[in-house]
Amino acid sequence: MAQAIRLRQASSPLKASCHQCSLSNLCLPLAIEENDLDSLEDIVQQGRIFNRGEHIFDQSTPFRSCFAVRSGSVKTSIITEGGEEQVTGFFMPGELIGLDSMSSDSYACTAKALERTSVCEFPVEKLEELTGKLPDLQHHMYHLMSQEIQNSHQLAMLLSKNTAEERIAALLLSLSSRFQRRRMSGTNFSLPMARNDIANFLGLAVETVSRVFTRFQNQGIIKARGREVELLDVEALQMVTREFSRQGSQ
Amino acid sequence: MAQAIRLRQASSPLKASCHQCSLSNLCLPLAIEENDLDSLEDIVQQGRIFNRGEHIFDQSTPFRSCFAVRSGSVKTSIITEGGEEQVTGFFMPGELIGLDSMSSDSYACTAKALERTSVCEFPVEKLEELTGKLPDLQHHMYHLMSQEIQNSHQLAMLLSKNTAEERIAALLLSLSSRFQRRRMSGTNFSLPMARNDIANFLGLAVETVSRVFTRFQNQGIIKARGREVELLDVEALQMVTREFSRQGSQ
DNA sequence: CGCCGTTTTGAGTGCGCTCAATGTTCGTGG
DNA sequence: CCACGAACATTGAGCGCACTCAAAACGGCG
Repeated sequence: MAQAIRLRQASSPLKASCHQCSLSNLCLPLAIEENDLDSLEDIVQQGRIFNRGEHIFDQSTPFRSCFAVRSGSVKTSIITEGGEEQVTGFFMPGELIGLDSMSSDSYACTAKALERTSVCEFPVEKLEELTGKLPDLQHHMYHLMSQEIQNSHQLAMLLSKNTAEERIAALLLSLSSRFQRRRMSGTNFSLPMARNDIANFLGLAVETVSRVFTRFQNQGIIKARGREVELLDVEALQMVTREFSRQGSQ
Repeated sequence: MAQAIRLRQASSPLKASCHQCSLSNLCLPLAIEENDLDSLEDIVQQGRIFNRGEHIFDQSTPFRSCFAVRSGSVKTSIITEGGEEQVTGFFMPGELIGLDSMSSDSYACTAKALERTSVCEFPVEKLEELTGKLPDLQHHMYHLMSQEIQNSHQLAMLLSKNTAEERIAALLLSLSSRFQRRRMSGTNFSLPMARNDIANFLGLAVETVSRVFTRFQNQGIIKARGREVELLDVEALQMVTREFSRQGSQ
């Protein structure tokens, strides 16, 4: 069924729309010459839709494609032998999923839509073939993968050295800047993920996340009701994230 | 001075030695056809030596090259604004350093030799050029970077969910398998890094690392005197790392 | 309305941190 | 060759942050 949809869209006028995509300054087209965009569009399968909770791909199934988020949001997680889940990332529109799977024949994690989500699919074989021909695209892939390593190192750092408040402040600021990049409000947004996912991602208990949210609220730093969040004092949040480094340097 | 050495070696018989390198099954040559090895050797600068404590590159200096460890070992770390250090990885012979810097113009971390260390240097411009021509090499680069992302995710997982004992057991087993890969003893080796580095890497206090080492020793799982380590009961160590998942699944 | 999943709030405990002191290893110079 | 100091490692005592366990409040949906 998904195939049928894909085929129909591949031959529809929708196909060649990286040109008009509002995310082309974040996504793969970023580094590409105008006239090379067509070759990228030839390999991409656009506009696949997933409902909340649906899996875009599953850990340990054959690795075929990377996916760029067009709208909505995605959570990636690893399931351990013991059945425990570890959330490895949240992906917003313009961001590329699946880079951690390029070292094996099967997906290294599971990607699940947090809300109604549209993605573009890049079959990895064709993508590799294309990056071999377009040095700028290859460079961009290296760039993205390297960025992913850095992000993960940042996360490891957050997890190993920072308090619950610092971790949550950092996440809120990260989300804020990612919303802003899309020309959306950086101070007033709706969290796509549940408290549980935040807790898992940040290595905390759900209860701790909840407590920190209310603490921030009592301090007048944020206003939160459910998933609706308003950052009232961004500077204060930044202070929180740097609190640790301050103590360390004194 | 380093340049002079490099130049001399580049024109010496030492130059073309990826062929004979005992690590070629771990390093970049891995995925390359025999006759393509020459092009790789054309760009690599082999045999640069660093003494214990010397920096191979420094965070925030211009990013020029990736480095493969030939012998010895390397520690990479990030220095935060506050001056705090976060160890992001340990690199053993055959492993590639600098992949996390390919998204920017400057190194994302500092690489320091933990002992007398020899590295091969791959200027990134030439490397990118070459991977554009050799699909297998490009694939291998994707593979390595993806692996690096996965490693970092593993680390994040360890840091967010596991106890001190589990983290240290995991590190010991990781080192063990990496020694074994080089046909060295997997049960009897010498730690290249100080307790301090282990603690920092694993998000623990030095004292905790020390305590866990003695605890393991009292349990007869390992024998440790200073940096000399002997794994007496590998299965027990594996049990420790899985302990968490077990509880989770029950 | 009543149910279920999610979020919040409360009470008590424990792991790993901090602070402090002692022990060990190693390089350096007397 | 040994004495000395600096860096590294170990051990102990006490404390605090975040976890666990438990229960109540909220919100969405049939």
